[in-house]
Amino acid sequence: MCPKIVDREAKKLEILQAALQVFSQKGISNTKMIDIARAASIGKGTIYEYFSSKEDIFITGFHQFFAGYDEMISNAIKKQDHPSEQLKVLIHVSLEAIFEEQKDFIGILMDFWAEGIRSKDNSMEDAIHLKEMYQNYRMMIRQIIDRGIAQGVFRPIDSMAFASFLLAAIDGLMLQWVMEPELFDMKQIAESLCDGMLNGIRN
Amino acid sequence: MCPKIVDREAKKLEILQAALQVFSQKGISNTKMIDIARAASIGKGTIYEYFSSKEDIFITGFHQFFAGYDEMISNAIKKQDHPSEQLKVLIHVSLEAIFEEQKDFIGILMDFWAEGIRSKDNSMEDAIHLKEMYQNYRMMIRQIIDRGIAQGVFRPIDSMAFASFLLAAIDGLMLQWVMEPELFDMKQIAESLCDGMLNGIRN
DNA sequence: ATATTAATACCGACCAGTCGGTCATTATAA
DNA sequence: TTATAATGACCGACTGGTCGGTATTAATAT
Repeated sequence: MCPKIVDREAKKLEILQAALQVFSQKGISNTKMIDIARAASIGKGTIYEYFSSKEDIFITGFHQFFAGYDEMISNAIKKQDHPSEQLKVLIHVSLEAIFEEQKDFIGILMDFWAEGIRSKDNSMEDAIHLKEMYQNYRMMIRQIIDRGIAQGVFRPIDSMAFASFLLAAIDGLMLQWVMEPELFDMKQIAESLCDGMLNGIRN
Repeated sequence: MCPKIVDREAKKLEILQAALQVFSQKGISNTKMIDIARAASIGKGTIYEYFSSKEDIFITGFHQFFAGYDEMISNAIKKQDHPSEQLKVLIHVSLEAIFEEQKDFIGILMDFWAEGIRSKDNSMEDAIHLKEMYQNYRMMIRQIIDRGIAQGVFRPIDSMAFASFLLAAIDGLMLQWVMEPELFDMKQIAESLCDGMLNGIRN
């Protein structure tokens, strides 16, 4: 029988979610295995039935986190046709999805960034490709822009630089928002960002 | 005689620099006291003659790091008179000073951010005020903008939101640059950011 | 000058606590 | 009964911080 496979995967996911939860609160290197176990309401040893090590949890979590993000964004974009609209949903989804669904998890982003940046001189180099991920994001944006330029809706700007700026703004805004959630409303700020960015490049 | 005080301070600074160096390479919680000692070419015990704990080093380093940054920026701004120019130097100094002088230390920024964000539920709450620091940065930018608006050189925009965007862009660009330094030239990208931002608000 | 004393800087072996990971045992399911 | 899953006591490697002792420099006395 194979309900087991389902169960195993489900439980693995459960542990992962618990781990991400704890990671976000305490930081990854301040998180102890026992913390994860308790958060998942299981024994410490059980974790090792599903993950080979703490690093394994970290890397799996890392990928799950960004894969979900990726999918959410590219799905949202696919639903749109007009480059302007695509840019809009990209901004809105980036800022609001995290805001709404996973606000607890943003704390981890920082660790992921920190680890990802440092993984150059690190054993995790092969498992983490933050650089490549950002290249993908930039490419995604770039393609939207280039299509817009080709269609004549955008001015012929440097699409690569624009992509960097947009990505930078999104990351930076998330950062500020985590520090001070009451500072601005995510929906509003996303709207402003859309306006500003689109105004700057519209033909 | 009192050369001692000078020496002590100098040595404390030396240790601090060594610590920051190691922090940036390995991350703060992966840094061992012995690493710092070796980097400073002293015995481990000696560190405790100058700092009370690892956390003490971290907090002192944190403040030194940002105090230097603050001073550099506000000095550069004071030298300018025109709001447009002030904004320009703010952007250039923010992006390039770190780029030129302390590129090794950017890795720490991530830890500082991570710790700062998490210090809410943390014993370091009293020692780290990342939120307040960002409020100050925003205020600094805001005052430039408001003066520009009053003088009629800028359109009457929402100066607070603009400050958030600018800060976000700067942080985000640094982030991307750390991941992939060859992606863009800091001087150029700073210039582009200036153009874009100023074009967006010039009257 | 030189000896003596005092004060300070420096050191690394050591200690006590911690934590990732293991494994013998127990509970559960088939 | 047997196979599988779950568990937490246990282990050993590791590390922040301590402490007794040594080296170095300064102050004082002779």
